Amino acid sequence: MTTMQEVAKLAGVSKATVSRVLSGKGYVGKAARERVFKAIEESGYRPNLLARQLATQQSQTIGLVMTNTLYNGSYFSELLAQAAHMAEDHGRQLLLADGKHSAAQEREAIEFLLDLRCDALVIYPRFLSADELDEIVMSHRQPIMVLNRRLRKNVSHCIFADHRAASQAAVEQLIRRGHRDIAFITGAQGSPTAIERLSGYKDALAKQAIALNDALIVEGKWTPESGAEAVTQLLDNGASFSALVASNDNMATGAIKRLHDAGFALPEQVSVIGFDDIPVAPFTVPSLSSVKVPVSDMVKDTINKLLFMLDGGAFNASSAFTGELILRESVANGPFYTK
Amino acid sequence: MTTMQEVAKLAGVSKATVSRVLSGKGYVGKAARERVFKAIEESGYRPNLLARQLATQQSQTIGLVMTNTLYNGSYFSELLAQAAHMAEDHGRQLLLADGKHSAAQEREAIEFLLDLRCDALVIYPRFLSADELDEIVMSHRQPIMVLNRRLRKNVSHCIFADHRAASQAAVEQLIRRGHRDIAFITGAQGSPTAIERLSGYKDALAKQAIALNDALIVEGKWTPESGAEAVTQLLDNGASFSALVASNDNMATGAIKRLHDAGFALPEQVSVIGFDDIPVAPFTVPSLSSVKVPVSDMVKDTINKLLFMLDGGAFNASSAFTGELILRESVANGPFYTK
DNA sequence: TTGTATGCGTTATCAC
DNA sequence: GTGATAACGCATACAA
Repeated sequence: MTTMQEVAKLAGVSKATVSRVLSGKGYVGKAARERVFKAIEESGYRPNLLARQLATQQSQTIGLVMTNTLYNGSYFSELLAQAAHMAEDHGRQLLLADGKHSAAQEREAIEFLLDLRCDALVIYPRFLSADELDEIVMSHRQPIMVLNRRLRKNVSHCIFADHRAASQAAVEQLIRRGHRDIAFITGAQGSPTAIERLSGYKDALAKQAIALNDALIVEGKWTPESGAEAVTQLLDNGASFSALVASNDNMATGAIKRLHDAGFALPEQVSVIGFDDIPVAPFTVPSLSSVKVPVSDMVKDTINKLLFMLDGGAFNASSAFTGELILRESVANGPFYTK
Repeated sequence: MTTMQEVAKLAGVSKATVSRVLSGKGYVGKAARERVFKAIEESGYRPNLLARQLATQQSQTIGLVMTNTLYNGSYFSELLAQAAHMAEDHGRQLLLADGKHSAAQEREAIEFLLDLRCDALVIYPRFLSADELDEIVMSHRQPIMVLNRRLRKNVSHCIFADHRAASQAAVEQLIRRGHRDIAFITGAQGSPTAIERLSGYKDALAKQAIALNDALIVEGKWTPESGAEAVTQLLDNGASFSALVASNDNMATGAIKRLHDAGFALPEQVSVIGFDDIPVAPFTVPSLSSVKVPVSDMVKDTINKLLFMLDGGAFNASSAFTGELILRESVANGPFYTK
């Protein structure tokens, strides 16, 4: 690789001058500038970003940590696309690191990006606890924002959706329509989001004084297959229900398929609500209602905060986003989107 | 940030010794080693990867360039997850850069990763031509693999699916079943993959001596909405067809919805084939047949080649992958997967 | 076994 | 305007 030194020699100037024409800072004569450009052209010179970042102490880079188990589906696509757009708009590059399958590996990914001296970090955690994340946020000088997790200490460094409230609202919607026997398919075990959505379900029942029936709650794994399997389990157990809430649209899709195959009329006999609002749903399962998490807006807000912090700003409050309840089969409710 | 120098002072040794215990290379006494570890612990030292990479001239990093317009859907998820897994298995980090929306920006993203001194690159091109890519592959010492594009000169540096052959096979399948009037929805304009799939369609018709009817070909944009719109257009034009091939499953999904709403019985009145095999399809549109591109295997092969090259190996031949034709509504064909 | 010195490719602070 | 030269933080050949 041709270096700045070689370009300098070729142009008959010093490294310093080459550096000046490249950065545009400092005075440099026209003659010299042109010779440098010519030398760069001829040599096919490319700056070494490692050296530059080492010298300048900044990388113009934003890191994103996310577990590859979350790579599936439109949720991730939307998040990543939005993050990339934001970075692009501000002349920065987005660096993605894989959080893999454990808290230790998630921490490694974070440290990797930090060791690479990213200017700022976005963490979409899957394994690390709020306390561990709090500790990480505090022990680093780089601005760090945590997505989809409620921090205890650094409340201004996180942006999360209130999955619990959204879930509760969805279930209450069903109750208001007269449903009493509402089945629930949870997300994968250990997922904080899964826990929150289940809690919202329980909240709604409790609030409306409907007894909790454990036989109506069955565990899923976020996939369509597991959704179908969950319905099979419910039916095998002889459970009876007029409504079903699945913790995401993929599972809801699988569940609807199984219900349909079992001879149920949808949504007349069973109302189904999911979460995420996947793009194909309106075309494939029109009977499915869905609670959408405004992930794009969350990411936008997240990165804006980071950029603001990089400029020396500071925040005091955190934001909570609530999903927009989308009811396709009838009149849609007014979106209750909180920020 | 605490540096290696400070750790050295804390441990009462020289930088070199600290470096040795960290890298595990070279001799170092037990006493010194322990003091260094203690110093690292106490100071919370973290190595500066920029400095390390600059010194060692290698980053243990694999770059991936992809346009964010491709971020949507399961195809990208699968690709990225597989790439991340591969990188993980070989102790390397995957760095993703956004190719954005033009050839110039795609080139910028590539140069960014190169300037960052990634050890190797995977490019999933969207805008750059085969010739431009050939030139890029040749003018850099880092091993570069191009996915989903047929290079002319560096045939051993690309892995692609034969979209054209797969498309042709799918259409021939329909013809064999007696279909003569086969409608086709293309992908977004300018997409090489879209062009290939359309060519395969034409190939099949030509081979079976069926006249090409332009009224049966309508342009889509890869989305479910555009698929539905395409069907509307076909129906409005009074086109009559017993089979429909959409250039991806998303469009097929939208198309099926529209056909269903228009009163067609599926798949009895209209057989529909798509591409990609999206995960929810078997649950939502069981009447849809699909041609799957084995993107996971392609990525695996791609990265394996890169790793081999990093070890000084060389290849002479390129690989072509053909999608596996999945026919869900009846007996599945044997997979014809070529490598 | 350990320390010294030099290089990696930039940027930036000085003099000139 | 321009050119030495000192950082930046680490690795490593060579001495000791």
